[in-house]
Amino acid sequence: MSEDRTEEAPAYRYTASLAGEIETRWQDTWESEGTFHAPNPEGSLATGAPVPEDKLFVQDMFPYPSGAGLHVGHPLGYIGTDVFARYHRMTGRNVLHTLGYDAFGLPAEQYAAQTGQHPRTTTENNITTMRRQLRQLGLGHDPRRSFATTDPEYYRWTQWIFLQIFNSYYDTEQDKARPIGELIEQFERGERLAEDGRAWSELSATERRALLNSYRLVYISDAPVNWAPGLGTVVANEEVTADGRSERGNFPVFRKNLRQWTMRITAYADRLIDDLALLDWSDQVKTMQRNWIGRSHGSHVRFAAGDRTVEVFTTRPDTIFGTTYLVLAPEHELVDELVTDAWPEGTASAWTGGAADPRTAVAEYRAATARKSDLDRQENKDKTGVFTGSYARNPVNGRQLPVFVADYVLTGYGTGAVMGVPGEDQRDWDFATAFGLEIMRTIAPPEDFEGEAYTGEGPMINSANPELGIDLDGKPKDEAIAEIIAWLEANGHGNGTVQYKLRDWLFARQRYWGEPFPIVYDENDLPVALPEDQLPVELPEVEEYAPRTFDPEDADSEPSPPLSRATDWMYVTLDLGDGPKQYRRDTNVMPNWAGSCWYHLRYADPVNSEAFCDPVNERYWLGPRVNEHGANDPGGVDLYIGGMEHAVLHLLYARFWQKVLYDLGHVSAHEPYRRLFNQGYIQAYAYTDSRGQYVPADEVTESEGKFFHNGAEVRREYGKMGKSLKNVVTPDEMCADYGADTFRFYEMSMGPLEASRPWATKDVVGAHRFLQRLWRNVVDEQSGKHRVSEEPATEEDRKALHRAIAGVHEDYANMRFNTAGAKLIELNNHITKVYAKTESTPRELVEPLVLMLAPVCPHIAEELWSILGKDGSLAHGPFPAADPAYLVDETVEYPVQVRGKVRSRIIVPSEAGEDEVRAAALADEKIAACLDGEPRKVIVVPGRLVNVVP
RNA sequence: GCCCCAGUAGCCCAACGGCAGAGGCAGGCGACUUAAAAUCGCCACCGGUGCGGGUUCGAAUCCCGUCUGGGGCACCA
Repeated sequence: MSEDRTEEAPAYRYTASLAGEIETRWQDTWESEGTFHAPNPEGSLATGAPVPEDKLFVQDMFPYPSGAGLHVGHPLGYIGTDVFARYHRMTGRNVLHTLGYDAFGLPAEQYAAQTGQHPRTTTENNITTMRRQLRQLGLGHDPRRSFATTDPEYYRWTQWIFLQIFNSYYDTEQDKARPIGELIEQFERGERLAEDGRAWSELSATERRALLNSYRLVYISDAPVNWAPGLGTVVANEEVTADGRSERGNFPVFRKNLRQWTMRITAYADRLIDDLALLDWSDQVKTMQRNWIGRSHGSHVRFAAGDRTVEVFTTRPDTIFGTTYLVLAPEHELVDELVTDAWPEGTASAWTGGAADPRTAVAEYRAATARKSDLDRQENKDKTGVFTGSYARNPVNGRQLPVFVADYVLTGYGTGAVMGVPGEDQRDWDFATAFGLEIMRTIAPPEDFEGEAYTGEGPMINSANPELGIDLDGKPKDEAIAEIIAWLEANGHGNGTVQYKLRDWLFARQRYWGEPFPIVYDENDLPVALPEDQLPVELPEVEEYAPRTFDPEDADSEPSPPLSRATDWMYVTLDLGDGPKQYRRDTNVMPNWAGSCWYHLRYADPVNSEAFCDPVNERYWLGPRVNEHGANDPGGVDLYIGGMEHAVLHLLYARFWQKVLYDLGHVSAHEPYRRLFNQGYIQAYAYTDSRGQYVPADEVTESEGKFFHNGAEVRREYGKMGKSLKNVVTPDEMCADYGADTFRFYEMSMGPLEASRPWATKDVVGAHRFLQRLWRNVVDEQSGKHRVSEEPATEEDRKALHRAIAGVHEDYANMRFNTAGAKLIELNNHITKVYAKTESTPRELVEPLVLMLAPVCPHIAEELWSILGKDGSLAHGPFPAADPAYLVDETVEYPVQVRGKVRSRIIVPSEAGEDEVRAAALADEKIAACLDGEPRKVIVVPGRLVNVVP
């Protein structure tokens, strides 16, 4: 397509090579002029002049600088935000738009482990490549605000935020995080006691520290975590797929008790759910977050089992009369205490697991469960379990309930124990059926109900015990739940409660390429926060970048982080207030998500060395704006664009950190992203031959609906773009063949930004032809001078122009870039039709067209603007305004329908009233012909149509 | 199994409940050319909006059911 017929083409035809020349030149100009520098109200990015009150903060999701380079799908969102940002900048707003790099992570480390090249080198090379690829697209970013999470000046503040979290606790009374110092004061004043009831003054210094550590928002716990031996690190719950493997690398994951940093995100569970209501996000993402947090209201119920008590969690305490057994998770701590030495008389053989006594049966069952991977537990939903030999007593009816151990009860949720209510829970029904347990209904199903467990609504039955003063019979569900909870609480058998699926966030990784913890350990092995002036804690040089990895199935292996082998770095002598002492550094690094939790804040104040973000700058760019967004505005980035894949992880973590910083008074916004927009993906066709091998997609030809490669038919599939699928198209190719403006226009015109669609290189030429025609309407291809006259445009021209202006305005503002593009083509087609064959085009048509084109195709627009004799850039406007006088016509054509079908058309003056329109319609001969006397009804929609009902 | 989203011309896609077609690709005809490509101009095909019902004067649009495709969740008591 990059045609070598330059000798024939006129010297100033808009070809790919001319586009390339124009584009490079304007990119250089923008850079040297600082065209996209957005002033801050405070600090070194302030200009001294007051900043406009009207601002816009647009942000793209942080890219990871991959070594593979970009394909045409990657910049879709970046171009979308750029068009939006440029449009608003032209209307006079102060627009913050930039792009940084989320550069810590596994690929650079794995590459380092293979080649010995330092991850920093790999990362920096990749960033350089990506910057070059993006620069040629002409994105209007403020380069001063770009950074990488791997910059020590950036992760210094990531560590600083970690320390803020470390030095806080969650006050459940005030429902906010507070500085740990305020907790100390409460202990000192005696307002709080240690868990064992001792006063602060009775505790040793070490005990005091341990006590405080148990309150911190980030704490070290010795709890079951997800250990992936094949990856050599632990991972967060969120990073484990449904089939029990690591999202990264797809390795098996095992539960293992390890000492690990954990963030108390669960303290924020309610606020993270409730504040979703304040956000302009899609319901889909909100629902995913709600489901992930998984709040369910229910109650704890305590069942006496001998001298022990089994506490269960249930969302259906109303069904308690239907309980016929209890189940504990295999890992439950009470199992050892409840298991008996011999089977009770008459124990069914199905309950024994074939063992001679309960102790053996439980031990064997537990061992079998431990051997099962999560995948096995997942796939095999047959109910298994064994009887412990013990019975518990149902407090509402005194019934004896056999206590089982079964792996369908999960240890991490609720109390790890459930009451078996087969009548109203299908899982319990399945278990009861498998073990021959009694099934009793306590809710009457409808007469025609043919299922097993009945989980629907209905009147309660079999649920009264007059002696205890309980009578739920006949009552609806909500009433029954409220009543039984009140009874349980009054009688000490339980209490209403709320459960969450969300668990605390495992925050340490045994890797190299991540942020080190700003923590050292003293001789008591207790963590000590480093003072702020010792930040950043930089990564040491090491011999081996990779952690030790193990056989992916070796569940008994232990993590061995790379930093633990940097012994010179690990042991330090510091004076932290009580004289020089030796300390040991923490050898974990933070997970990948840390850096992306707060980058929006750093964008707002990127070079501040005194603070992570000056409060004045934070308030200006991110603060709540009640006047624009209403009284409940939480603040945050005005528009955040990215893919759906971060719906839970990144967006939940970032919201959590934002709320902590808000509670501690560091920021004025309590949500990071006011508006979230999920873009679609550009996908591509791939082709396989008869052996199932991929063939290069650009060599495939189509004929009569079939596809051929070298004469042989190939099979088409639809999906991702990727090297292995041999269907990658790069922005570099598109820029070389057509220019960046053509590429940008095409990407935006393919469809709405939120839709996924297939890439079609052959369609790109349409966008190129449009720009070529437009160029020719403005520029003489022979001389390169403009061919614009000062002659006035016609009435008809002006109508076309102002209709376009009005439509394009609205389309840009609502991110309908595809229809904005269509309207520009339409206007240009009109101009071409009227003026292409004449000497010149009226300036009053050309200038607005060029300005309206600028957000999508900024380089050609700048060039045309300058050829038209304008000084400077059009990046800051003006943007044309539509004159309403040209939006109305003198006459209107009304289609006239009879019974909803168009039968005729009439033309009436646009100011004609309904009656006149009606009369004109009925007078039309074609309509009169359809009518048999007076019509029953005539509907006149002003400006639209007439519908006659005979 | 459950929950979202989407189905309009050969393809990508437009249409406040009001004329199904804005725009692009592909296609046809013509101009330029020795010719082809590229460029330019013109043209229109064909679909009654996945399917079946309903509401309405009027439905691509709203409601119910159903099919297909894409995404998410999945023993969470």
